[in-house]
Amino acid sequence: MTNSRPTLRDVARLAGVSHQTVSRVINGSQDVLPETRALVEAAIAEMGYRPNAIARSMAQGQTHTLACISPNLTDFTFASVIEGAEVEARQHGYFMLSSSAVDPEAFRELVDELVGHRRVDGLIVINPYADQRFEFIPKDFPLVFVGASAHEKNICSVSLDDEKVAYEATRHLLDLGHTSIALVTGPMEEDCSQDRAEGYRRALSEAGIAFDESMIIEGDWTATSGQDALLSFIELGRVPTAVFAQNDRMAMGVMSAAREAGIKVPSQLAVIGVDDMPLSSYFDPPLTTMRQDIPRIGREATRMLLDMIQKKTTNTCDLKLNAELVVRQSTSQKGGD
Amino acid sequence: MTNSRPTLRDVARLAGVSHQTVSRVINGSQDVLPETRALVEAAIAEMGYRPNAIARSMAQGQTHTLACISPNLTDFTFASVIEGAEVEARQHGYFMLSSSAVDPEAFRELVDELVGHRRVDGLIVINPYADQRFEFIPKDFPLVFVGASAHEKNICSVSLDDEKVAYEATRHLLDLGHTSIALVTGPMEEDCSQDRAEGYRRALSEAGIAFDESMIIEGDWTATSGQDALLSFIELGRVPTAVFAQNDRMAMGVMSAAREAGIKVPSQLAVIGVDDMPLSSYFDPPLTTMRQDIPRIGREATRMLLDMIQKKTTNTCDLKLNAELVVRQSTSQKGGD
DNA sequence: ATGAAAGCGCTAACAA
DNA sequence: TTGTTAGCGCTTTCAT
Repeated sequence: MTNSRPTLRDVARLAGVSHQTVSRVINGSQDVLPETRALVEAAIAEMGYRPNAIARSMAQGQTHTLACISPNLTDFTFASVIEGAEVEARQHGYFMLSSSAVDPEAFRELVDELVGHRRVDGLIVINPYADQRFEFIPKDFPLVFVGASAHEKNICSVSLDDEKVAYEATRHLLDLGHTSIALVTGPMEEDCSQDRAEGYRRALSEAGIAFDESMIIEGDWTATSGQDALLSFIELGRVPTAVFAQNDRMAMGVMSAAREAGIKVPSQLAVIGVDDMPLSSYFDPPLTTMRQDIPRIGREATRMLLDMIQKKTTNTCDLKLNAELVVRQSTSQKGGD
Repeated sequence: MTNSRPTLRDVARLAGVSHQTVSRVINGSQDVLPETRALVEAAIAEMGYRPNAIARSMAQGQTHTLACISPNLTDFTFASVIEGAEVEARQHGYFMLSSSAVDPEAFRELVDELVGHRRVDGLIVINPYADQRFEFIPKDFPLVFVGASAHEKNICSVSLDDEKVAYEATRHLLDLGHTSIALVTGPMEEDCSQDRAEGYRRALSEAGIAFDESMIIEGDWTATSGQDALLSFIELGRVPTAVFAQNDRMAMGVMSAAREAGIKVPSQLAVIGVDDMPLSSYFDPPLTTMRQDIPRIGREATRMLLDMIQKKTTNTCDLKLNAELVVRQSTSQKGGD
């Protein structure tokens, strides 16, 4: 009948001490005589004892688990955030439960299971304003937003400084002499699409270029939507000399459509994206883009969350990270400048 | 003092029944009078009671959580497996804890935390033979491998039928009349690279083509390694007329290098990959590839794992999925054939 | 159909 | 420094 795993008490019995002493040993308490400790450790080793994390969670009232909810787990941007967040969590002894919620209803259920049932100690929500899911976001629970700063002013967030990044991307095209610059956005219900559009507008306006609403086409982050966007411009007979796509995948779609239409990039059409995903330098031509450090976004989010959980700090903060212009041949014949 | 959450007993008290009856209600037991049930449900609603998942795990001795360990979470292939696995798990009321382990030591620690400390009920390991990590894989624990079938013959697995897929990819090139076909592999310590090389060899041998070791170059799945591979062939002055790259990213690298070297794809060099990742149809030229249903791999793995956990079945099984040839312009001028 | 008793494996608080 | 006594919030017997 030695089939079930040994418990704290089994170890205590073997070592001839109280179970509490064993608890002290496994928790690294100083109040244990070296000889007692040795005795206990020997018993632990002999029985192959491993503490039960669930029982510990139960007694402590905390799970040492965090959750990260994302629209999906495969999108390179999301996956990078999650990986960064997971690594940081593990470094602090926490686990990360990452889940995808495709729509508000799935999100609601997930939050109920995770937060309502006390399965986790804190929550990271990627793209909280992607749809109506923000209605189901728990207040009064350790929470960090990723990808958009909170509308309510007591929730922490980490995101790209979208307005600034878009401004700089547009600025790059302006500096190259372009005046006919189109914009392909992400879904406009997402804050980051709005903010990037804002940066684009500011750059144009500062350059004294009249703003033309028809130069903006809404995409959905996919390459296909980028392709469609350029096709629309072609159909309308209003092909710009430059395109700022709000992410690299759409930029790739734009370039692909240009190729099929016989439009040369960059000589007839300059293209810039955002992200610098791993394949961007292998596009044809290699893509100029605003490189962001996405894993860092995840790391910072986890750090904030653990701060809230452990130090009980409630300092609201909205961290905005920058991106770096990486010039490649999609905006420059030589790839230099 | 109404600050802490209500428990089962609080609800019981309010409803005027025993806590056990409340337990029966939240667990959907039939042995409760409708009127009693109504009473209890009213109390639950009034107090906003939600059962505590940790306490439940504690009492039941199971966590309703699975883990998936992958070399990383960002690689499109891995992320797709994880997403498929996570969705399937949730459909069965389980959660998925996905973690990355970059090396065997990290893997060992992770397994100890997850399995040793009983944090999860079952484990999925992606690419178990990526390095020496297989030494630390727990026996006698619900376990499924993804990406390679188990060397020991009592572990379940789900993977692509690598040998067959590679055979078919090579076959496609042969059918186009190629006889000088190079192979760019993944890391050769991974089973899937070996198996894909095997399928390549079989196709060549069946076609009566002498096998030439120098036509095989080992890559590491990155686009850069595909690029380097083609550059090597060029340097050696032995440029093939076709390349089978063991994944799409390396195929992209090959095409990128070809472009820079002035080698036309597909007229001077045909290229085929494996995966059909979202961007493959936007490559220049669009990439011919063996499309696999990666999320399904994750779903099947989870299903197997839950079978082992719930039905206690121990039927070993190695599920091998097929891939589908998708012909695009990287092997065919017209994209038709 | 309902309730009472016991315990899951641990930590917390207090006592010795 | 060590042990004792109580739980954490639930499920699982076993009575009734």
